[in-house]
Amino acid sequence: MEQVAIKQLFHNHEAYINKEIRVSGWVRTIRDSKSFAFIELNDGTFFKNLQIVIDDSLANFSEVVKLNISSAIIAEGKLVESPGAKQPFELKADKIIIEGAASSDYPLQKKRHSFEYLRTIAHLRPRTNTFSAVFRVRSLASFAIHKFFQERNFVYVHTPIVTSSDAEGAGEMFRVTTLDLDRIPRDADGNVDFTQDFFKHDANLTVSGQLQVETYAMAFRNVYTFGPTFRAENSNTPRHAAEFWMVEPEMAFADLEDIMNLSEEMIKYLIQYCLDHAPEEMEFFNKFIDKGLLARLDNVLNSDFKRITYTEVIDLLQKSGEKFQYPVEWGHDLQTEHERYLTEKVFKQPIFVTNYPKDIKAFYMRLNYDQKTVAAMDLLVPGVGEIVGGSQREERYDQLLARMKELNMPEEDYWWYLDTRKYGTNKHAGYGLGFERAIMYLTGMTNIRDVIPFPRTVGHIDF
RNA sequence: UCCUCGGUAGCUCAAUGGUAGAGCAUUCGGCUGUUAACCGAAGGGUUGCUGGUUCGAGUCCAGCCCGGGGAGCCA
Repeated sequence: MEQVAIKQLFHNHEAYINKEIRVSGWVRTIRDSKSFAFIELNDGTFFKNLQIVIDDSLANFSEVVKLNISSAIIAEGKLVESPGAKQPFELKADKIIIEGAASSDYPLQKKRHSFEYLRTIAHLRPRTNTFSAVFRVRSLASFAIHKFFQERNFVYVHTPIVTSSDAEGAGEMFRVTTLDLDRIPRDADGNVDFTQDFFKHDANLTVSGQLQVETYAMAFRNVYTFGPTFRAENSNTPRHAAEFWMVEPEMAFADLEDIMNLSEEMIKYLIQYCLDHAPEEMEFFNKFIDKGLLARLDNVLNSDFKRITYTEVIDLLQKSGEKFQYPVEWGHDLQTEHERYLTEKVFKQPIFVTNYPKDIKAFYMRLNYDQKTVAAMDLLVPGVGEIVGGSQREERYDQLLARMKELNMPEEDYWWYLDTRKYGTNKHAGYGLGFERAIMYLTGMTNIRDVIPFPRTVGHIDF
C-alpha cells in the first residue's frame, strides 16, 4: 500500500481517488457521533488537513474517538469523493494505528491562542496554523534568497561567526571566551589578559559579515552572505532580536543605483516566490493575520519603488504641516515617526531614501562630491520600517583612511580591509537585508519573536 | 533604559469596594455526514508576589516580578 503525503493528495487527488492509501500524521481535531467520526489529520507536508472518516466497524473505534488533539496516528483506507462541501475528497479509513497518543494536558486548544502565550510553548507552536504557515514561508523565502542570487551568478560566502574586532561599530557585541569567569587572568596593568584566552585575542560574535565579504567581492565580483548575526543591544521592541539572520550582497564595479535596482528586484522576487509556492499559507495570512496583505504585496509587485534623497525628505517633512514629536532638521537621523509618515501616509509603498549626512552613517560609506553626504540608501516599508540598509563603499584609499582617523578607529585592526583599496580598488556597493523583517513584511506578522523558531531577545533564551 | 497598558480556571476573556463567572479544553453521558460539530452533566481558583487602606479588596494605594505596546538603538 502506498504511503502518501497529504500535499500530494491536494495537488493531484485524481491520481489517488478510489485507491487504497496510507497516511500518517497528527490529529488536529476529532468530531464523533455514536457510530461514526471525522478526524482532521495534518501530516506536516501541507497547510490543509485531510478529513478521515471512520465508523464503528473499525476494531479500535471507541479508542480512536477518544484520542486527544496532536495524537500521532497512521490511517489506511480508500480515498473517496467527499459529500461535504468543504473538501473535495476524504479518506474512508478501515484501519487506524495509534502511534503515540497525546496526553489530556496537551496545552493547545482548537480555539485561538494569544501569540504571547504561544511564545511560552515555542516547542509546540509550530503545530498551530499560524506558525505552520510562518515557518513554511520562512523556509521558502530562505531558499528563494539563494535561488535569486545563484541565478544571477553571485557567489555565496560563509563569513565568520566569531570575529576578532568590532567590525563596523554596528552595535554591542557578545563576547566569546573560554576564560574562567570566576578567575579572570589580568595583565600587569590590570586589564583582562586575552593572551590566555582560546584565540589569544578577544573575540566576539559577528554583527555583520560585510567587511569580510567585501574582500570576496574583489575576487568573485558579485557575492552574498546569508547567515546569523548577533547584537547585544538592550532593545526591547517587536522588531529586534539578539540573534537574527542577515543577507548581505556585495557587488564590485557597481554603484548605489545598481544595488537599489538589485534590492528592489530581490524583494519582488521573494514576494512572487512565496505567492507561487505557498498560496494556501499566504491566503491564510491575508484572511486571519493581515487583511490587506495580498493587495499590498500585489501593489509592491506592480509598482516601482519610490526613490528620494534624504535632503528632499527633510524638506518634505518640514513642509508637511504634520506635528512631529521630534524636530525635523537636516543632519539628524530620521525618527520612526518620520519614517512611518513617509511610508504609511505619503507614499504607501516601499521607498528608498538616499544620500544621508555622513555623520550619521558608517565609516565605510562613500563620500559624495558635496562633501556632506554619503552614498547610502535605506529601504523603508510600511509597517515594518527599515528592511534594507546599504551603500556604495568608499573605494578611495586616502579618503577611507582619513575617515577612519577622524573617527579614531584603530588602523592596525583594519589593515586587511584597507588592502582591498590598495590592490585593484574599484567602485563597489552592497546592502544588508534583515531576513526576519522581510518575513514580517511577507506574512503580516507584527512581532519578530513570532517569525523566529526559538527567538533570543534581552532576558530570554528559553528552549 | 525610559514612557504606557495589562496580569482572574489549562487557554480566551467577564465580574458597581459586598457569595469569583462564561466559552473552549478535560472527564462522563447523548447524537447516523460533521466542518473551531452539536446537546446534557461534572471536576477545575491562595484573582502575579509582598505589604497597606477598609467592617469587607479581583477591584483602591505602595513596592517588586512578569507580559504587551510605544520610544531610543538598528536589520
